[in-house]
Amino acid sequence: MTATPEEQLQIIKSGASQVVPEDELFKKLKEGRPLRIKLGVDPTAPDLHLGHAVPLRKLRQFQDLGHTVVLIIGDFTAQIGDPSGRNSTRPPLTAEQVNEHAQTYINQAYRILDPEKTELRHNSEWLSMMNFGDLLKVASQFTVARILERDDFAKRYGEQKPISLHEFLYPMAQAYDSVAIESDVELGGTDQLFNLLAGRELMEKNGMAPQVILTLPLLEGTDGVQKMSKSYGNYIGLTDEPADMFGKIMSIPDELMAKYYRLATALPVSEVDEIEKAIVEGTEHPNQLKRRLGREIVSLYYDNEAAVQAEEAFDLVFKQHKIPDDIAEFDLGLESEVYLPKLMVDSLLAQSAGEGRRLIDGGGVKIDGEALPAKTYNIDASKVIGTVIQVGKRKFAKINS
RNA sequence: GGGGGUGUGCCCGAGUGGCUAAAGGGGACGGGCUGUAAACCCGUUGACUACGUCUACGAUGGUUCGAAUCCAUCCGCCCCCA
Repeated sequence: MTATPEEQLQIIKSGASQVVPEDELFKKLKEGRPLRIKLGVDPTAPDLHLGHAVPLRKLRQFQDLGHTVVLIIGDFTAQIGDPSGRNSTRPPLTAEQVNEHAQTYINQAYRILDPEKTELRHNSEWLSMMNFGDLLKVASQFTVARILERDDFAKRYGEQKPISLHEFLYPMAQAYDSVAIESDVELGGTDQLFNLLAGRELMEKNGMAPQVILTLPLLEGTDGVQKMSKSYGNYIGLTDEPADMFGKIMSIPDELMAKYYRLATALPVSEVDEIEKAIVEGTEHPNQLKRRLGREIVSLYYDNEAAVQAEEAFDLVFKQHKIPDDIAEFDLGLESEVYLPKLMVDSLLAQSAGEGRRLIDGGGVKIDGEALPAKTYNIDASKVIGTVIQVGKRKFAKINS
């Protein structure tokens, strides 16, 4: 692909939060050589979601423009536990966990990246070779005041929350990665700005051309408030079933649609611009746009057919209020009378019998589509065998004898 | 090393001997409305087949008829001084 530096810059900037400094990036693009684009990832979570996919998509754009991606698995730094964007210390991982996670990460990342154009590195390659003297030498190039400027450190410090010394050193480790691989550009979430800048500074201090920094917005999860994260339970996993994926996308707040289009789909920048315009001007029904968004994303990780089926399944359950085809089944056994709350726990519809009772009393439990009156806890086995118990709008279990 | 604080349910946060499974808020869940969006209204929110029993207020031990509340020791965290 031969795009002009101007065209490249436009694509690269799409969806980016900041490019620091932009003219430097433009200069690098004009050199006409493949740039080295760095992304460092901590293999902490074994399952990737759309939030993780944001920088990966951007990397993919770089690849399509002919640049080289250097993906750094932070196998060494994962054992520090970076607190970025969190208000508490992250538990460090063992070496085995790290390796396991890294492999899963790579497999999933390659669903987005082109492996041919990806240079895969582990930061233990250089970080584990450093001795204490080396460490001090690098550390001497930063000041405490400078590190303390980092937003979350400043916040934690202000709130009298603990900051461990090793966390303090984290930005330095990440910065050193940039020196080691001689990156031209480093990507990261906006919460990474500080660490990315540290890399810039360290490169400069070591007589290298400093990397350009490109930050990407954090993608909020399905709740529309918190950034997407497994621990907040608001994530859309790359390996989620098509129907699930579609359903979760439908549940995001409208305000997030444009952002999702830009950051989570592979649509050309010009098309995203048009969609964004349609959203702002209200020329299309939000529901239609959200459906399309769902289809786009599902077909990205599966295929078109899966996307269409996912949408159909969605309509079946939520528009026509029918019961979906493939639902979990549960074998009742040889009971004659059934204590429903317990059955709900066993079939994973409720977390405790108490919750089951509450759900029944609150009118949230249906058998074959019919809501149960409050206090119906004990019920004849014949009345549930072969039926589908539904809790709320989206939890189902088929009961077999 | 010295001094002073603080630790409550998913989170924040009241509560300083019985009326406390623990106010209030947030979040979450369920119902209504709807486009499984938002906003809004209602309800629920420790476990247990349950007008009762058990577990729970950093940990352990103690005082008391009775403790989240009092005492002792320990642990975590924070601040000030050195």
